[in-house]
Order: sequence, then C-alpha cells, then structure tokens
Amino acid sequence: MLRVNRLTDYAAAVMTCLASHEDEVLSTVQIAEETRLELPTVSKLLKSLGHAMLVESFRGVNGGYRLARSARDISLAEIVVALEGPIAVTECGIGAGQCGREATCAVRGSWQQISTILDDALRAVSLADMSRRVTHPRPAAGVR
Amino acid sequence: MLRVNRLTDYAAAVMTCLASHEDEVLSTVQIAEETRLELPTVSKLLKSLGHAMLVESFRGVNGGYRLARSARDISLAEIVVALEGPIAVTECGIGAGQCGREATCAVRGSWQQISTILDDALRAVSLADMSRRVTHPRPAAGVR
DNA sequence: GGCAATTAGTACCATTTTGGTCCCGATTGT
DNA sequence: ACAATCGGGACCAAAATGGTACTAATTGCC
Repeated sequence: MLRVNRLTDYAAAVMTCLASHEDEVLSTVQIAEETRLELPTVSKLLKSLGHAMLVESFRGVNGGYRLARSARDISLAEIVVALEGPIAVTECGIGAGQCGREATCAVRGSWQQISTILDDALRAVSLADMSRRVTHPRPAAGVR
Repeated sequence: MLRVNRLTDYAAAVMTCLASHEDEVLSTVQIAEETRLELPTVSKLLKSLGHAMLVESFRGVNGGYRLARSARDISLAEIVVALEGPIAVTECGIGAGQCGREATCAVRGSWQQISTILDDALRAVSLADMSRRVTHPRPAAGVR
C-alpha cells in the first residue's frame, strides 16, 4: 500500500494527455477517449484540477480544458495536492493537535522526514518529464 | 493524503517502544500502556510484526515480545511492508497486468520513480534512528 | 496436575473512504 | 433559440479501515 488514490493516478494521466496537446483546448469527451477513462470520472477530475488552477476551462460550444501553465512548470506534486491535499504520510504531519499522543510520540519526526523527501521527489517531476517518458520509455537512474 | 495507514503509524510506535527496552520481553499489556494504544489493537499489530519476523514472541506466563534483531538493523521500510505490503504508490507498481491501460500509460514510469525514492527513504531510517530522535528532538536537516 | 498468564488464529462488525454516476443550472458559439 | 459544454452538487454502492471478540494453544508456577 502507501498508495496514491486511483483518482490521482488518473489525474496524472489526464494532465499528461493535456500536455501532449499543449495550447489546444480539449473537451472532456476527447480527453476521456484518449485516456480511456470514464467520462464522468474525467469530468470530476478536471473540476478538481481547475480548482487547483492547473487547468483553464472554457465553457460553451467548443469549450474544454487546457493546461493553465507550461507543462514544464507543473509538477507531479501539484497534481497530488490538487486531488489529495497536503503531502504528509501521517495525519499528524498536517497540523498539530490531531493526535493526542503528540507529546510523547517518538516517531513523528521520522515520518515528517519521509514526507519531506516524498514532497521533494514529487516536486522534482514535471508534467513535461512525464510526457517525455512516453517517447523515451527508459528513464534515467536518479531524479534530482 | 498519500497516507500510511494509521495502523502502520501505530506499529512504528510499538516498535520504538520495544527498541527502548532492547533485549527485554514486554507483554502486550505493557506495550499498550506505554504507547497509550488500545490493547486489542496492539495485539493485532504485534501479530503482524511477528509474521514479518520483526519481533520474536514468547508464549505462556511471562511471555511477550522482543525485537527480533537489533534496532539498528530494522528499517522503517520493513515496518511499512509488514503492515501494508510492497511499497508502491500506484497499484500497477506492484506487478504487471493490473491496469489494462499499461501499454499506453504515460505516467507509470514516473510513479515508479517516486516509489523507488520513497522506498530508499524508508530504508534509510532505522528503528535506532527513530528512538534516538526521542531524546534529541531536533532532527538533522537531511537523511542519507 | 492444574491453574493462570499470555500469545495465535480467525471471524466479525461499524464506520469511513473511495470510486463512480447522475442531474440540473450556467455559459457560449452558431 | 438551440445545442454543446463546463460547474456544482447530491447521491450511492462497494471496499477498506480500524477496532473487537472469541476460542485454542503454549508455558511457567504452585
């Protein structure tokens, strides 16, 4: 486990799809077809991504969605945050006062360290990196 | 989000408790009191940790649990794996054939990269590190 | 030998989360 | 005016999660 929600995974696919059509406005239907995801699901995802200002929406006939910024300027971390909220592997990592055991808790610091590393890793991957990987399927060894 | 199960968090607390009594055999009751967790929950956790060979169990009167190895030789990754299974942020990261979209999936590689980094980070934290942090509450900046 | 302490295994249940669907109102190009 | 689209919710079924309970097996001690 230690999974990202399936919807977050889907969101990454949707964003990659948009990235591969940079500057075009794609309708939800087109995106659903291209990603092979269900239409209502894609619709829901795009709404969340819109709230997070990762995509721009255009209503009306010929409306649809487009990346709000260049694919190079959007990180995987932002997509995760848009769908799941702050990146923290434990609940107490978000804010104080959630746990009751805080004062005596020996493990919080370590979890926070893990969260930070994870956050860094997610921020280091841009949407452009993810799209690039499609055509160059053999990734380099390290990240940063 | 992107959380570890609460039980995994608890398991880390239980293991840290055992680490602070290295070589002693503690009963479930003692561990529950010290960690301030519910007895049945602690019991369940210790069973899982036993299956994963992270703790040794002793039945009968004066029985209980003890770390199976030195705290330095047990990593946070092992605790996570014991409770949650293989570390992979997406389902398709575990094995092939889970997803159907695999052939065309553009994002799998990036998720796997994240999983690897996360795994490394978890393996880099030992139980001894976690215990140490209790007495030295200000952690150093980086990990490795 | 028998009792009490203690873990092992398993089954079970309530609640929350998750993934997914649907509907209706608002906007806009033709 | 109409049709294509997005926006915002409400809603629901299924699964995961966290937690509990019960019984069997093991072991130390009197």
